[in-house]
Amino acid sequence: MSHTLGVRQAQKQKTRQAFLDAALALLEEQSLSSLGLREVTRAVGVAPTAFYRHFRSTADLGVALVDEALGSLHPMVRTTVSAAGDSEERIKRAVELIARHVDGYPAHVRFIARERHGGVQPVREAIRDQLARFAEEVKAELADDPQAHGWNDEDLGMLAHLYVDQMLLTASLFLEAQEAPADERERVTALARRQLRLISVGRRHWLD
Amino acid sequence: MSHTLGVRQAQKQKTRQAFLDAALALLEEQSLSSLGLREVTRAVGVAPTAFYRHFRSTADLGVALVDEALGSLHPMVRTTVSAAGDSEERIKRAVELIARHVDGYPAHVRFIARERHGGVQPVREAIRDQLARFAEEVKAELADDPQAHGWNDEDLGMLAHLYVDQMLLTASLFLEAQEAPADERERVTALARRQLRLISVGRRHWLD
DNA sequence: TGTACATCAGTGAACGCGCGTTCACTGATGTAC
DNA sequence: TGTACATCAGTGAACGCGCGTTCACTGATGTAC
Repeated sequence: MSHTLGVRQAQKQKTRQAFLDAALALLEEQSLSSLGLREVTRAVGVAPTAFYRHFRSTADLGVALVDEALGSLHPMVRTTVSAAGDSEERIKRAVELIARHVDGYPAHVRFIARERHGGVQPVREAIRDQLARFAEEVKAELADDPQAHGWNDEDLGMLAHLYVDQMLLTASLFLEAQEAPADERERVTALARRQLRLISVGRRHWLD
Repeated sequence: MSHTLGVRQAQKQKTRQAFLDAALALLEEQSLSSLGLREVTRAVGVAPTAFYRHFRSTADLGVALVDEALGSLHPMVRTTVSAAGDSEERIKRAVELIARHVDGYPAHVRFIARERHGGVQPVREAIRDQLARFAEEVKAELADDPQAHGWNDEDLGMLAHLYVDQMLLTASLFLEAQEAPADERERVTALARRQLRLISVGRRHWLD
C-alpha cells in the first residue's frame, strides 16, 4: 500500500519541481552565482516571496539541483562502465551512452560541468561529494573485472577517477557540439574513443 | 632603441592592469557572470564611468583576463611536456611544475577552470581557442619525441588533448588542496603521478 | 624654448530599474472531536 | 458526517539599495608651429 501525499504536500512538491525546472532552464545561459531569486519566481509564475517556502537562497536551490542532475547521471555511469563485450565494443558503447545522456539531459550536464568549478561554494562541495561517490561506484565495478587482478586499492581509485573525469569532459564536448556543424559530433566521438582506447591500453599493461 | 610610452599611455596601461588585478581578486569568490562593473571600479578606486575607457563590458574584461591567465600558463606547459629524464623522473617533475604554477598564480588557475565552462560565451570561446593552441603546441612537442615514431596525426592530437585536460584538472585539484589539511597536497600529487603513469604506459604500448 | 590648441583618461551627478527581504494577509487543506 | 479550529503555501505592498549607462565636465598631457 503506497503512501499517498495530501493535496497540499503534492502541490508543494509540484511547485518545488517547477522552481528546479525553471532554474535549470535559466542556467543554460548564466552561472548560478548570477541567478536571481526574482528571475526564477517570474519564470515559474509565482510571487517572489513564494521562493522562501522552498529554499533559503539560490545557493540552496543549487544544491538541490546537484542531487537531481547527478541522480540522472547515476544509471548512465553504471551502464557505461559495466557495458559488456570486448574492449573495442565496450568503448563504442560507452561513448554512445554518454552522447545519448547528453541528448536526454543537456541542461543537467551543462549545470554540473559549469558549477563543478563555479562560484558557489556549497554547490561545488555537493558536486565534489557526489562525484566522489560515483568514483567509488566505478571503482567497485572495476574491482569486479578479472582484468583488475593484482591491482591495489589506490591504483583502482586512480583509474576510477580518470574514467569519471573523462566521462564528464566528453559529455561537455558533446554539449558544445550540439550547436556546431553536424560533423563536430563525429569528431568528438572519434576523440573520446581514442582516449578511452589509450586508457585501456595503459590498463592492460599496468602490471607489466 | 626601445619605444617609450608617453606619460598618458603609461598611466592608462597602469589603470587597465589595476582593473584586471582587481577583477581577478574578486573572481576568487564568484563567477564572471555575476561580477559587477561598479564592484570592480570600487576595488580599483576610480569612478564607475572610468571602466568604459578600458572595456565595453565585464565580458570584454573577461576575455582580456583569458589572455593574461593563459599567457602565464604557456611557459609551464612547454616546460612540463619537454621535461627531461626517464619517464618516472619526467612525471615527478611535471606534477611538481603544475603544483608550483598553482602556488604562483592561483587566481589565474581558478579563473580558467571556472570560466572554461562558465556562463559567459565569449570568454568560454576565448578559453577554448587558447587551449586548442596549447594542445597544438603540446602535439608539436610530442611529435619531436622518438617515442612518437609511427604515430599518426590524430593519435598525437588525442594524446595532446589528454595531457592538457589532465594538467588543468590536476591544477584545479591543487587549488582546492590549498585550503585543506596539509596532507591533501600529497594525495593530489600521488594521484596525478599515478594517472600520468597510466597514460605513459598506454602511450608506450599504443602501437603493440 | 614658448605659446596656443587638441586630445582624452578620469569625474560626478543623475536616471530609471530590478534586486532581496520584511511583513501582515488570505483562503484552501488538514485535523480533532 | 458535520463543525470548529489550526496549519501553511502562496500573496502583494513596501523598503532601501546598488546596479549599468548617459552626459557634460575638467585638467593634465600631447602636438604644431
